[in-house]
Amino acid sequence: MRIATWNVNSIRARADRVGAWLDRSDADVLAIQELKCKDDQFPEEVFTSRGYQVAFHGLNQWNGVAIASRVGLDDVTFGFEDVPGFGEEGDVEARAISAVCDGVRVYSLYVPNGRDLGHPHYEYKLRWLEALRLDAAAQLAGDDELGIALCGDFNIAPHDDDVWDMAAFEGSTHVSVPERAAFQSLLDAGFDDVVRPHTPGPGVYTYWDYTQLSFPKKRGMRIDFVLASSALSRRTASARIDREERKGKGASDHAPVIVDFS
DNA sequence: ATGGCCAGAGAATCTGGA
Repeated sequence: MRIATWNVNSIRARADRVGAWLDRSDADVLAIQELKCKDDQFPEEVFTSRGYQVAFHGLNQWNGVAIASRVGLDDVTFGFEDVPGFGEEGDVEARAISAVCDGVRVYSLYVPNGRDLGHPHYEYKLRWLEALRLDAAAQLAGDDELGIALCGDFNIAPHDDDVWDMAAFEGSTHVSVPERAAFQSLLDAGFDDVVRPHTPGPGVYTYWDYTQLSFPKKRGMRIDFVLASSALSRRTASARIDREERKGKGASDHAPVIVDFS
């Protein structure tokens, strides 16, 4: 089974590229982040016309997550247990969706950005990650042989090799000790980064800023991951980052990440 | 080829991204 994750940065602006990518990637399951549209604006036909079922969750022009699958899409769940909200109303945002695809519970996750160290959004990010860890750990506590794939844009560069220059990130989010500790806590709960062993660094990234010629200058970040539970991790056959998809006019600023499971 | 931001809302810039 081929599972991919991709922050598309607007599903409507990227509809043609996403369709073309599905055609050539041969992905069975695609976890999508940053839809940037409401449910009634979601272009379902991009997926249904190609034989995929699709579940999506979008509330406004921000965030939004979806899962497309051609190997079953069962028990669709929006959010997760005790997912925190943000803002004056504490509204829960559209940052998580999951479904069972061919026996694997696949999550599509768009972790809050954090904005700046000390910003309320940063505390929100850490709370959100802790709630995700508790949800995932609780599932594995019931059955540690469950196949779970936590896919998405984690907005964390876990290691110094995951950014082009640590000096450029002095005092920034994405590389702070608490964020990296939150990411490590997810791994400690029973998950493996199944992509890194197949895409060793340094200089291997999943995101390049639109500004400052970041992509041609190879100034990127590795912030998109597939974290697999132990039972699923053991089935990893190969993984890759589709850097080609970042090229050309109309590309997302993130590249798709693909994993093949036996 | 891989090139000095992009998308959405809404109607001039502003929010958010990272």
